[in-house]
Amino acid sequence: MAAKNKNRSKVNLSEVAKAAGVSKMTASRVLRNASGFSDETRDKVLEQVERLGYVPNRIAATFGSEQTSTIIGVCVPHLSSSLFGAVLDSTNGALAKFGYQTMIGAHENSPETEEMWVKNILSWRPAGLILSGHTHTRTTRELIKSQGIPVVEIWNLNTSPIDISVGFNHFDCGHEMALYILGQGHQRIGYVGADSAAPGMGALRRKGFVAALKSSSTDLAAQEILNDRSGFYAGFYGTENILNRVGDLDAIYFQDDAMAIGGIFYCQSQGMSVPEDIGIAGWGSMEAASVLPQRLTTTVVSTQALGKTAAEALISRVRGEPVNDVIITPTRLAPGNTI
Amino acid sequence: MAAKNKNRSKVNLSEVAKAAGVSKMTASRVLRNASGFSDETRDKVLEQVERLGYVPNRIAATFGSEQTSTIIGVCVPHLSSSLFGAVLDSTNGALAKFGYQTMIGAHENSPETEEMWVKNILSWRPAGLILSGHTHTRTTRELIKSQGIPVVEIWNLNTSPIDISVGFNHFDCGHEMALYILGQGHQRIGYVGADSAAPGMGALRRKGFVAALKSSSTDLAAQEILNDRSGFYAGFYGTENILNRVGDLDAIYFQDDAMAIGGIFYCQSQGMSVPEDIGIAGWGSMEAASVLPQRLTTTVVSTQALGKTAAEALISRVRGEPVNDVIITPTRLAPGNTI
DNA sequence: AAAAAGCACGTTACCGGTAACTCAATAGAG
DNA sequence: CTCTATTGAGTTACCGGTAACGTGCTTTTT
Repeated sequence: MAAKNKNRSKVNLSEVAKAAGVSKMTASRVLRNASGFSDETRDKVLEQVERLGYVPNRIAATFGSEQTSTIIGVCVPHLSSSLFGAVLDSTNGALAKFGYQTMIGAHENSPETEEMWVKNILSWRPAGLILSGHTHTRTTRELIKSQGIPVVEIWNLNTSPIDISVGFNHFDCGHEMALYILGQGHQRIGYVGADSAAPGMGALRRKGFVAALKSSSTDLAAQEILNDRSGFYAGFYGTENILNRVGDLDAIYFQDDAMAIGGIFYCQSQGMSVPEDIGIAGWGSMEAASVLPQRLTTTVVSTQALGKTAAEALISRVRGEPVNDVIITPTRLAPGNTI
Repeated sequence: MAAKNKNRSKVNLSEVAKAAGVSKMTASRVLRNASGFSDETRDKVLEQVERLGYVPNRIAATFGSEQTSTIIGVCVPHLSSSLFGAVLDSTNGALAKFGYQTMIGAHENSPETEEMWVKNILSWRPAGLILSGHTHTRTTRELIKSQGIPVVEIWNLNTSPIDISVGFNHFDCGHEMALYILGQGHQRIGYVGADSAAPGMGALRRKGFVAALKSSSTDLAAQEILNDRSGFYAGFYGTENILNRVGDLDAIYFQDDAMAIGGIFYCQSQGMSVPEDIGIAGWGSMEAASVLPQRLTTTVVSTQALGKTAAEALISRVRGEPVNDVIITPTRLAPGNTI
């Protein structure tokens, strides 16, 4: 019973095979459920596996035949993020269901950090990668291409992906919302965002938004893009900033729901009522919005669907099955009563 | 230029070594920065690494000498959770800094799911594991012990951990909050929680809360524990339920801040004012609380500190350095104006 | 100046599986 | 009844590193 660490269950396939009275190869076949063994043999092997407490060694298996790697690398901006947390959860769930292991990374919106992660992860000989966004360094692209490894870029719609892209059409989201806000009679419209260091995340929605305004001969009256992570507080603070600069806004489009909710609270704290004094719209269907006294006008998205679709597309590619290179995850403008 | 997948950069250490005019072993030493080579030799090797685009193979390295494994398995209830997302983020960050790779899992509060994950992850011969909670199946414990692998159990304080425990003292959090609420003059106090299928998560706070009430000759007036994931909406809905059953509560202790915020919104929707009509307290210092018009009375915790501490303790153990078996992550009751 | 120690490498032997091949026994086809 | 698949195995070679040890050569010690 001595807790001899030396004794680290070193039972391997050979010992299992010997105990079962078969060859190592036959035991291997049984455990992989490959064909070429009788029911009787299978029972003998599995009995010994159980008795000896054999724990398979996937490191050795992957080493021995690299094409059987079941490691998938997934890199997102942050692991603590309601949007990407949900992506990660559904991605990991879908991958696990197919027998793949997820190795994670957080690039914190820095392509250089992502590059370091990619270098690292490639040394694990993964079967595939999932990256977020399509802002990568040249080295990152070259590394991935030179390894000839399947990659899914998620989050943004990307019409010329490295390999596969699964994303939202952020431009259209912004475009649609602008037309909606204009249609509700607003004229002096501002934009509040964050992550200014990370032009990828909300920037396309802002672009679509501005473009739609332009097409209706309206300009963005003001914008405030914080050099900070998105969140409730960033929305609160950003709204304070923009309204102090430009007092006569009658609507604000926020980078996402978290910021929009922060904005609503700022307005309330100043005695402004929404939507009478100012209209507010977000993006992303955050759970918090469901408990607000008002229904937030936002774009409903399914980050779960995104993650699951990305995982499934990657697995199909890994298996050599046909896959669409560009997959759009649907979004829907959900009118509430904050505009 | 044909995208021959066959051509998957198969340059290995031998080729690098040959190109540099040294032996494989010398090249290996250079790349691991082990001693036993001259500056001149190092430059020659690194030059060829660069020129040939050599990508190290950690699968082979781990296979060749298992004690150099740099895989750490981390299993939490959900990847999409503001509390555990932050834990994961800080854990992963700390591990990455020391050159370890995180393999994740989500057990969804099911010990059986955790067991499946453990079986799987052990086949990757990780250097260590981080589990959340201390509700594990017998098989899980046996597997871990038989592998003699370092393990850190996080989240709950655990005085007899499998190996190392890093956690909050949830019992004391609840105990302290009860005394505080009583001290503010409340008498008819309820509790609203969720995850009823997962007795581990909030149950200890509830126990401490009830124990403190008892010691002041007060009983919990009512409780509502939803069979659902914690969140804003669960708090909203749970509050509706408990107040419909027991109308005269003058304070509610919630499992966490997300639920407390949901509760505040429910009260507002019913025209009740907080804290005049009903007092509300939460746990966990959620960011959303910072934008509420009122400061939520809650227990401030640092999930970042928890994750970082856990990662560092695990690495110390892996390296054979001395570590405390039980580490308490501090918490602090932060009075607001919702009680 | 001889012995001991240090340094910069090279050699050898694995680690634990799996692909590819071989082979004997049996079943089915003609 | 012979000849050809099929089935259920075993054999061999190899994946790409690293630990442990061996070997000259140079430096230091006494």
